Amino acid sequence: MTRLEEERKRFQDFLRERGLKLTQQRLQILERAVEVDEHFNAEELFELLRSDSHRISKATVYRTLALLVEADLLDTHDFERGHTLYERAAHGTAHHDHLICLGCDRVFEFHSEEIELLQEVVAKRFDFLMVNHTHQIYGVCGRCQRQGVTAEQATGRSRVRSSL
Amino acid sequence: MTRLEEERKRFQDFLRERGLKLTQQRLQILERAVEVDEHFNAEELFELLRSDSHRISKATVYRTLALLVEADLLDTHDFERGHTLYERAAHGTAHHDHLICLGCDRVFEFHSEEIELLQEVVAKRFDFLMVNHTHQIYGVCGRCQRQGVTAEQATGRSRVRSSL
DNA sequence: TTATATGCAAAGGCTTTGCAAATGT
DNA sequence: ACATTTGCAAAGCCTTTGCATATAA
Repeated sequence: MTRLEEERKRFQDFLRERGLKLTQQRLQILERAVEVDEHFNAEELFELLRSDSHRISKATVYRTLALLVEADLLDTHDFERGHTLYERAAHGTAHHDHLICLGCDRVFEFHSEEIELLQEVVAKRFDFLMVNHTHQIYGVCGRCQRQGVTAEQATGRSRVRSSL
Repeated sequence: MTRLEEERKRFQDFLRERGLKLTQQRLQILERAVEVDEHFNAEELFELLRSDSHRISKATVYRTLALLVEADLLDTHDFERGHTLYERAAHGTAHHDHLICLGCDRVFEFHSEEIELLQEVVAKRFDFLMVNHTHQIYGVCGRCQRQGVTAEQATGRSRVRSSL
């Protein structure tokens, strides 16, 4: 079974379980969302669907994205101010976090097993049952550094403001 | 010099440097913002100021919060969907990250020097110049666990959706 | 005096919602 | 047949902005 087939099945099962319907729109949205291989927002997905000449309303896109997140087929992030970003959920695949370049807005994925473990240690120290986490490192990528972007310039563009 | 005096001075210097004015409103907003010892949003600060019978418009609160962030007197976070949270900046104090309880919404601060160092390692691996970062661990606090809140229930309430 | 700030209300950007018509089961 | 969905436009929410008036320097 290909990954897409698995995702389609997962969505079907999810909908059936809840007595919801598998509509054309929902299927088209799932397939397009899962095909994008970077982060996207609702508006972008809506445009992609239109350019595929699918006539789906923005409201339906929003409603379906929420379902896909509930079905664990998409993850959400809030890197950019003002709107939610989505990405295909990584089933079985290792969890990853993000490095975000303040110069060019590119997003890179990283995974550090040591950090993952240390988070468990922190949770234990606080008597917390860890459910999930988000971890973003903001900075300047190599390319932008070479193009002369400095940390100071970048700091001004960071949407996060926290003393390090 | 008390902490508040330092903050007042920092704000004054910041404004002077930029040729901006130290108005009554700005001073009142600074003093109230810095006095709250948890995270707050613009609306909450606005209400606090009103209850102090200060007549300050919401627009001025937003405008001044932006200045306070620029002056490094406040940090911003985006734990909650839909609005920005502010907190007094930790000058000199160690940087901290957050544990957020999905049961009761309380926010706890943690600091892990090991994680801080590992982030540098990650940044280096990607040829990144790290500017800052955010790191939130979502879970169920001890108190909520004892009151029967399970990870599953909590997952449904998480505003972050990322496979671990 | 004069550039900057304030307050108000209106506008913005993203997302959600109410409702009649359409559709999956 | 019937409950669920869709599309549309309107409304919601947080935040920003334009403009006339007020105020700090």
